[in-house]
Amino acid sequence: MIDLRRLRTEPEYRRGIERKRVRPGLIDEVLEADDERRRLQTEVQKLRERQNAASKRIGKAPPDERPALIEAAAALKEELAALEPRLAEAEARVSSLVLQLPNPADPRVPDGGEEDSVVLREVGAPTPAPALDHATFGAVMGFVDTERAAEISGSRFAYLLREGALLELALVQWVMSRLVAEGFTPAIPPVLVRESTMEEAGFFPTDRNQVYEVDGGELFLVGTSEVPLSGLHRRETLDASALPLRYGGFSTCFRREAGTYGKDTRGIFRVHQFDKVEMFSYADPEHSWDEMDTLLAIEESIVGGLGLPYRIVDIAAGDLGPAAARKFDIEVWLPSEQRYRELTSCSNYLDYSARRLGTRVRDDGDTRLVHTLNGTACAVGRTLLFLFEHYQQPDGAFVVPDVLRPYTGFERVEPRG
RNA sequence: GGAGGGAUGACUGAGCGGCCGAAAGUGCUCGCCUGCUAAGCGAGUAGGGGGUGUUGAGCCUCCUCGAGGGUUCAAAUCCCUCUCCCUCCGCCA
Repeated sequence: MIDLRRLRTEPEYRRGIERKRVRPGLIDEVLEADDERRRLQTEVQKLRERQNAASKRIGKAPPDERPALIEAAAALKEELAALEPRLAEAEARVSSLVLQLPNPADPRVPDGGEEDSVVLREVGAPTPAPALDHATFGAVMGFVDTERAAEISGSRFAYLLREGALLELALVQWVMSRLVAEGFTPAIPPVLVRESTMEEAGFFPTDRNQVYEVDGGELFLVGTSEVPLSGLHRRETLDASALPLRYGGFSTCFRREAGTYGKDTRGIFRVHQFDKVEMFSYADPEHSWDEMDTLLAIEESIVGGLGLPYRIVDIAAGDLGPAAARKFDIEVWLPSEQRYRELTSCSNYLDYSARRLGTRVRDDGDTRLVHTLNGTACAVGRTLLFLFEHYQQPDGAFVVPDVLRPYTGFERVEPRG
């Protein structure tokens, strides 16, 4: 949720929202509704002030004077009762409108949409296409079975089998141990959450159609462990000395992928269910941009540690999503497609999420909203598929990346099929 | 699933419908005292919104005692719903 006060007073703040391509007029609607709300609020508060004073007087008055005072106070009560519903209405209007406003883009963020994102740097060089693309290779080697998964669950599901399953576990182990070494608290959160949790995490109402509903709408399957991790300190005031507070969450992620018919239908590039290790940081507002650099550096060291060629993209304002003030994606070279595809993503939400969650920092008696950040440490399935192409040998074998060998127990899988 | 008990400030823990945003203690901050430390003495110490002012001094006010409704001139205190926690019974990993 945005800061209404800043929206009223800072042109730069408003500009950042406009750059996200919100519906023209929405900002003015919000401001008008907010004016109305504050006007009514002042009125109601003045009435309450009089009523509070009247009630106090009754308490102190001798019994014989009370009936007259009570009658007068009752009149005030009626006046209030007439006005309060109007205030409630105005408040409801403001909050439903304000939830539609995205977090302003940071001034450094490039203007425009998807095509306008800026490549910050490239590491490693593009490679030629392998004999088999990731989907074919995974199937031939028996690492992935999407056909049988389709029979029992539908399209966009997969079995990971044999070394494919072991590679997944190895990746998780390796990445988690990296995070622990960096001071992250390892976390395996619930993947079913309440509606209110989805709202506070900022995924509802915007992304509701991407989420699976369970138990008659009581619970929802998370699309990322960011959701339960962001709720971990709701309504809490953290001590500034404890920041940054970093969590490395491992969970299965569930996504409906509505509106992606026909896109990325091969293999496990885009599936309804996958496992992911996610980094989530609570940072001091003063240092959250440094924290973002830290998260990005960790992501790079993981992708780089696997020997994958990649580039870093500074996502343009129109493509940031509602919550991020700035976002860097790491795109990895996918040889079979001869182009870079997104593997990880790292965002600074500033106080946008914390405002709704009520998570604050206390620093010398001063309390402020924390900043929250998240970054993908490892989207396991998608990482595997990049490995299938980059570690496929000319003879059709698969070689395990060095860093994973301590966790797999094997170094090479001979050709099959 | 059945039966009870509970939720109060950073923490522990009082609280008769009005004198309670809230006793007391702990912790923390400042000051005094004191070779050092500890102890002692004094003072201060919740959050959020709005207005005004300044620009991060202040002043006024509203809201908040798990959440949301209700009763009342007045609710931490009474009633209802929900959430969570604890104990017991049953059931099941």
